[in-house]
Amino acid sequence: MNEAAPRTRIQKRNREIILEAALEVFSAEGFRGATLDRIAEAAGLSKPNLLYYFPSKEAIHVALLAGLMDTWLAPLAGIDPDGDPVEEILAYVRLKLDMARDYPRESRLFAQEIVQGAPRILDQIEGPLKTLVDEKAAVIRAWAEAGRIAPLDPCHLIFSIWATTQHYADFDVQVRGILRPEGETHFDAAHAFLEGLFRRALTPDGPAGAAIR
Amino acid sequence: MNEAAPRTRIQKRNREIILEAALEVFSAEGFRGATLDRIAEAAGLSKPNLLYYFPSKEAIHVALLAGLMDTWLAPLAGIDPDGDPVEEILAYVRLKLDMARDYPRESRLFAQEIVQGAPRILDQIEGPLKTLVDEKAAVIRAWAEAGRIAPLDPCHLIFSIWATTQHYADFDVQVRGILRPEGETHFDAAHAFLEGLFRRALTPDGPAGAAIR
DNA sequence: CGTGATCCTGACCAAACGGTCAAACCTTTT
DNA sequence: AAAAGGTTTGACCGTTTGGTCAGGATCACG
Repeated sequence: MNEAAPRTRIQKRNREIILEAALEVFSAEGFRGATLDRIAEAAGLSKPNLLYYFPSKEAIHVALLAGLMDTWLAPLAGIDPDGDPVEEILAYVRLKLDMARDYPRESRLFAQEIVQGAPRILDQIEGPLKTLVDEKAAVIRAWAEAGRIAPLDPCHLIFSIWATTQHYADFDVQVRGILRPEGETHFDAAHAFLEGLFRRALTPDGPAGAAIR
Repeated sequence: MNEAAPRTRIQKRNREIILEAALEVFSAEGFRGATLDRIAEAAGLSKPNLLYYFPSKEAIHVALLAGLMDTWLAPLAGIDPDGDPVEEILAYVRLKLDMARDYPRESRLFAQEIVQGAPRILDQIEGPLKTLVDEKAAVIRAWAEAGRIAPLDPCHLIFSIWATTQHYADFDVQVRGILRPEGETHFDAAHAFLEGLFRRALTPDGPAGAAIR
């Protein structure tokens, strides 16, 4: 089985079915907690059939992570150096929170991988991810030095955005447990809160002595 | 084996050794990823001996989580309604970040449990944790309504503090991967950053038209 | 110092697990 | 329509895993 390129439409379809099922199971149970039997069941395929399309359990996991990385990084890549600094960063926050709401399984998959030391994607982190963060951090640093946003460390700012947004996906159970019986609207509240938090933190102080209302 | 009360000093000592080893292994590999053999090895005891002190693998996990919950909640409980609002919250942030630095295994243990749906501590979350959060949220809400801090949703503020601080423990690998080759000082930088972030976000606006420098 | 309670271990077990394989089945191509 | 290539499966295998057990070692105490 050539893993890289599907040759028939059955291959393409079943690959996708398997990855979807694997995402469901891996994100909920972790790599070790997930079993081929449960993935096969979720995919509606037999276990040997799974292993016809992927050489091993680990290969499925790696394929999932690799396929997701780009999608996951896209919002950060979208920060525009020529845009309005505060609005660009707030737009990023909004997009990242939308992803936590719309793709919680992907978020949890990454979270578990990284908590356990990222054994399968460490190179991706130290490679493409670091490169992208370095690039965008430079943009933010320039904004800060120009006084267009408050002087905050860009890397830690990015971390804080990741942390606060992904929290709503990764710690969903805790959030719901504490907010209950507040309904399904807590993502709206989170949007409003994070917008307020980061807008206040980012907006530069006026020139010394200036009146601010 | 009476699980609740150690009757001899050997019992007490070995219980602690086992829990320490279990923390090491569970936090690194997750519940399903950890094996009794690895815990036994880390504890320097035989596997049957482990099961002499705890009736099952799950019992060890539960004992760990239960024993940690109080410690984990202590900093939040320490927020003083009579203190200076901004300083009280900033002190909480500092304490929480210290815990992420000094007790990363505990943080990762909780993180993994909650990511997977908190199957073993859901009642603790919806019970004592929710109660405590509700109590402190009320304090913060009162501060906000009195105009002593900026008007931010207290629950989401607490979430954002948890998220940003625990991020440095739970996603340590990612943080190091991106900050590299920055040395071991990144917790100092994180302290400074979070202090700046939350101070800016929390400090109330001056009265309309007032000069702020 | 001996005796009962506590502590520890090697050998073992059943279930679950990831993975294999030959053979059957289905699709596409000629 | 039949060969060729792609797909699916039941049965099976070796290993790992959580857990048991009978018996031996060690400790506390009268």
